Order: sequence, then structure tokens, then C-alpha cells
Amino acid sequence: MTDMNPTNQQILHYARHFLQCRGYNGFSYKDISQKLGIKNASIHHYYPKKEDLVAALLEEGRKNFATSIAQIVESGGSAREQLQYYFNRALQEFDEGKCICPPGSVIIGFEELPEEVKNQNLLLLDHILDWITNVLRTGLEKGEFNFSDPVEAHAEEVVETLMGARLLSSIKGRKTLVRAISSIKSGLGWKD
Amino acid sequence: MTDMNPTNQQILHYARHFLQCRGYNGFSYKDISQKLGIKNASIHHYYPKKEDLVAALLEEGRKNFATSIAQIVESGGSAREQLQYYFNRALQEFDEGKCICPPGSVIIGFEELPEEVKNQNLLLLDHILDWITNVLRTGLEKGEFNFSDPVEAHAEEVVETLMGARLLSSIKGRKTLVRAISSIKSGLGWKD
DNA sequence: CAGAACCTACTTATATGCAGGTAGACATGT
DNA sequence: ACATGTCTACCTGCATATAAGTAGGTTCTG
Repeated sequence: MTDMNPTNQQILHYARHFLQCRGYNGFSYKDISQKLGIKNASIHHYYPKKEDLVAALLEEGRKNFATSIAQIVESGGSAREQLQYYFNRALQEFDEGKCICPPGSVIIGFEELPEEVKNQNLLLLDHILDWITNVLRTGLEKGEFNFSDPVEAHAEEVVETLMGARLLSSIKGRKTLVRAISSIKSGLGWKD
Repeated sequence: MTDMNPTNQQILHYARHFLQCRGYNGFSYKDISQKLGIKNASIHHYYPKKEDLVAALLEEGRKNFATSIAQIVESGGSAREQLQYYFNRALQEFDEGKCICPPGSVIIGFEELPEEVKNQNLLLLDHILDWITNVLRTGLEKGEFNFSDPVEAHAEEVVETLMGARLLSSIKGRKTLVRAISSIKSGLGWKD
């Protein structure tokens, strides 16, 4: 985990890409090794089993997310700025060809997935939901947002709308995602 | 297609189930044949290739959907009643353990899927979008709904919110889906 | 030289699909 | 009536590809 040489980073990079494009069952070590010009066994060297790879991926995503947010908060980012970061990430990943967010891609076929993958995905998902809940609460108190339903429910709404929008936009194009983000904002009473 | 003996129906039944729970790459003929107590080869008898099975599934879904809607319209169903049928279907499928709608489950890994599957999924998706667009337009004209953004955009919103909600609710539970449906309704200016 | 990085070569399991066979239903013609 | 042929549904058995993972060797590097 703390061992982050270039190859390991590249493995995680492409694994993330394939996971978000194709889901857990839609890619293999071969897809990754071919991209890197190495052999399957080399990936097994870093991640003995596929579930180790994907679990590590999700865990890293969670920590990475936490770090990014911490930076924004530290530099005095408002609730809107924090949320905008999340939206920008979605747009950026769309532009990179990733059709769905990591937690979303690991919901398909959830029951049949290895235990550790499921656990890490639940952690990631709850992390995001908790964070959005907090941002919404803060933003509401500070008058940056304006909505009437419970904060927790609205946080779920934000996440699920974005998930669905990413799925649909991978077929319908970028403007579908952009429009969904606008719609989320207006649901928050956020006009810019 | 028109050949609908019991075995064929069962094959489609379980194929639909697995597709909606696990996605295209998440199930095999074996999963289905085991459920039916028959052999893989028997499924190949009806559907020589997996892509034939899934394409047939999507096509059947589209026709089935068209028929159901036609019945409602024929019996004088209002725009709200038509849309409610769609919501009920989502809830019903949730209760059957299906985590995502058929078109959604065939978006994951879309690029790598067989051509005919992609085509049928686009047809199904556009069918649904066109239908919802029409229902929203009619409902708007008749004062059953009230919203200000373009009808086409709002139709996409409805679909994507429901897609995302179904994904998330498969982890977070039924109330997440129920709440999403309420939220969609209130976005349509539909208070009941 | 110790360990990390990467390799070859293998095993095992599973998915997909084809070839061809059998058993029973049904149909027909004489 | 019955012998014949044909069709459907399902089967056994096989071929091929790929995935996932193991064992153990090599090479490079501090």
C-alpha cells in the first residue's frame, strides 16, 4: 500500500480505469499487463489475488479522496467549493472515458463479490455519503444552500443522481452529465 | 421469438434476473441451466450465442414495455398513471432482487459488448426516453405536471435518477428507492 | 548478498460454443 | 393402421479460449 513505485501506480491506474469502465467481472490481469507491457505474474507480485487489487484500489480511492478534501478545507474552501470539487472530479473522469464512479461499478453483482471488496466498497460509499452530508449541513447553515428535506436524504439524492447521470451520459454524451450537475445544484438552491 | 414454450420463458426469466443483478459479464449459461435443471446445450438450442440471448431479452423487454403502456393508454390512463406504472415496475423489480433496470445493466462495459446487444440496448433506452418525453409533454399540457426545463432534458433526468437510485438502493435498501421516486415526483410538480 | 521486480512455465477452473446423437411428438401417405 | 420421415427438445462429449493463481527461476539494485 505504502509501496508506490511507478509500476504499482500504473497497475492501479489501469485497474481503476477498467473497473470504472467495465465493472469487476469485465476486466482481467491480462488487460492491465498488456497496457504496461509486463506479464500477468508481475501483477500477482503486487496483488496476489484480484480481490486484493480491487480492495486496494477502493481503499486508496477513499484515502485519496479524504486527502483532497482536507486540502480544500484547509485552504478555506466553502461548502460550494467542496461540492464543486466533487462535480469536477466526475466531469474529469468522464473525459477520461470512465463511465461510472468506483463505488458504483462495484455495486453491480455486489452479492457475488469477494468479502474484502464488498467491505471496502461500503467504506468508500459511506465515506462519500458522510462527507456530502456534512458539506450539505454546513452549506445549509451558512446559507450557501437552500433545501427542505433532511440532509441525509438529500446527500443520497446527490450521489445517486450523479451515479445515474454518469451511467446514462456514457451513452448520451457529456451534456447529459453537465445538465445533471446543474439539476443537482438547483435542487440545492444553488444558483451561480 | 414467437416460440414461447415454458422452457424458453424460464430461460428468459432467469437470464433477465442475472443480467439485472450482475451485468452481462456476471453470469453464464451455467447459472441459468442449473436453475432450470437442464444442460447448457439446451440453452444453446434456443440461443446459439450469449449475445443472441441477451439481445432477445432486450428486444422482448422493449415490446413488452410497449404493450403494457398501450394497455394503460387504451384504458384512458392519465400521464401520472402512466408514469406511476413505470415507478411501480422499478419497485417491483427491486422487490424481486433485481438491482438495476435492463438498459442500465447493459451500459457497464458497453464498448466491449457484441454489436447486436448494443443496438438492442440503444433501441430500448431510446424507447423509454421517447415514451417518458411524451408522457411528460402530455402531462405538462394537461396540467398534471409542472416544471420549467425542456421536456427532453427532464425525461433524461427521470431516467438517470431512477437508474442511480436503483443502484444505490441495492445497497442502501428500499427506502432509498422510494425516496428517489418521491423526489422525482416533486421535481415534476406532482404532489399526491 | 539480500531483497525487490519481473519472468517462464504450469495448473486448474470456467465460459463459450460446436458436432452430433437420442427420444418422443406429430404428420403423412398408402 | 402403420411404417416412414421429420421436427423439437434435449442430451453427451468435445474443443477452445481465457481467467486466476502457483512455483520457482532470473536479473537488477542498493
